[in-house]
Amino acid sequence: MTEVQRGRPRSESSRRAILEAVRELIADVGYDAMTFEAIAARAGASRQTIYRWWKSKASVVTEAVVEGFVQLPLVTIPTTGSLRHDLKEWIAIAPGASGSSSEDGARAVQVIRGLAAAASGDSHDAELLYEHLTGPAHQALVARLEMGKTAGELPHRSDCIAVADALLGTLVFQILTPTRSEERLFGVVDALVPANG
Amino acid sequence: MTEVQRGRPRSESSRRAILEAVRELIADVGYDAMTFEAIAARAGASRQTIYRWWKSKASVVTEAVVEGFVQLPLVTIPTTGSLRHDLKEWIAIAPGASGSSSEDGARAVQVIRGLAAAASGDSHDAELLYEHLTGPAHQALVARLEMGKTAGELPHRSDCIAVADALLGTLVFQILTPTRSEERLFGVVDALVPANG
DNA sequence: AAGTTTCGAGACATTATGTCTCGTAAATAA
DNA sequence: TTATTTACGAGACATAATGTCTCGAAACTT
Repeated sequence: MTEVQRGRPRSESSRRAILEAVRELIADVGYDAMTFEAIAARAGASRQTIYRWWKSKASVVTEAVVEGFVQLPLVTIPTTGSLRHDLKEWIAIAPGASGSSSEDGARAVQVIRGLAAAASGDSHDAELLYEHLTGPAHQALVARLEMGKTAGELPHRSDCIAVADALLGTLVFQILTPTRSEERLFGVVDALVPANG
Repeated sequence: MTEVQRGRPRSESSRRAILEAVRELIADVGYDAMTFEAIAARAGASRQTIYRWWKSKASVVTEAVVEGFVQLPLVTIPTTGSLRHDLKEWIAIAPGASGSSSEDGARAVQVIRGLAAAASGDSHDAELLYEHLTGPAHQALVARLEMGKTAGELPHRSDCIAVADALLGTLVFQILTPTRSEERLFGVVDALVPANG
């Protein structure tokens, strides 16, 4: 199956340096301004080396995400209070929220928008991107919702996956949108999680 | 206030031709491939004429949207059956749904992704874009939800705006995402609209 | 030692951007 | 009418990024 490699092997340090450069640049200058030249320059690599292993900017970004160089701070959901309260805490912590540091928040928002831009091109990359980025957050949400269901805060017939879809979808949409409003997101939580239980 | 114009007035036909070209190109080739040169060529105008009146590609696209040259087919919501049923019909008709023509659907999806890309740049353009694109759809949703509330299909304490936020946000997120699944969107409807009423 | 493949560096043609000039067209002002 | 002012299409121009190519050196296999 796997042919024995002949000749000089691929440089792992160069590969790592390129993915590191992507991680830094997508936060510093954004996706559009992150050119192949800029990546190569920051990584101390040659442009040709990038072209040799990746076919597009989106594919480099995708690998940086899949390899864990780029991550989103969405996976941590509190379990300290009621389901409603914890979900609202989660929203307040989310990138772009007025509560979080405007510095980090703005960078995270730029990353998310950049990843959305990368995903809008190739559909294969898009699948991997969303799987590795929103996947963990989605799983964490489902887990927290199941906890709430066990505690009787959610009807036992509720579809936790659907509720997680709605929460995550609305949140990301509002991050991509300039109309980000915590209050309206709180309203979505209230609409999805009954007051009585 | 308004000074009397001296010299040759701005050509309205040229302006319209440019916005028409944007409408065609954003569906034909997408946002990225829609260059200033391509717009000028299709509009039969000079590149300089575009640069004279718009400062960026996003601003041309924004004006095309604001002036109604580019529209989304999301505003029509059936009122023929139950609230749940009608909302699912609406989702099935939405762009990118497997039910709609794959030809038109793919074009509409490309338009939406292009507009998201345009909005990711300037925040002022983004505000106008989302206001004119999702605004009407949002209003139509709220209206349909209010109808359902009157009919007792929605608790009278429900926040129709929040429910509309969740529905539209989830839908657009799934359009931007390769994981578009009607079934999961139907689950979101079920989670937001109680079975009993 | 010979052969193979990658490396960084950079040349090269192509394409899009944004600014500029040119001659012409269409309006107002004298 | 004539001069002035502004917009127009066309295209030149410098800049920047893309993607392909070549080069000599490095690293590994046989």
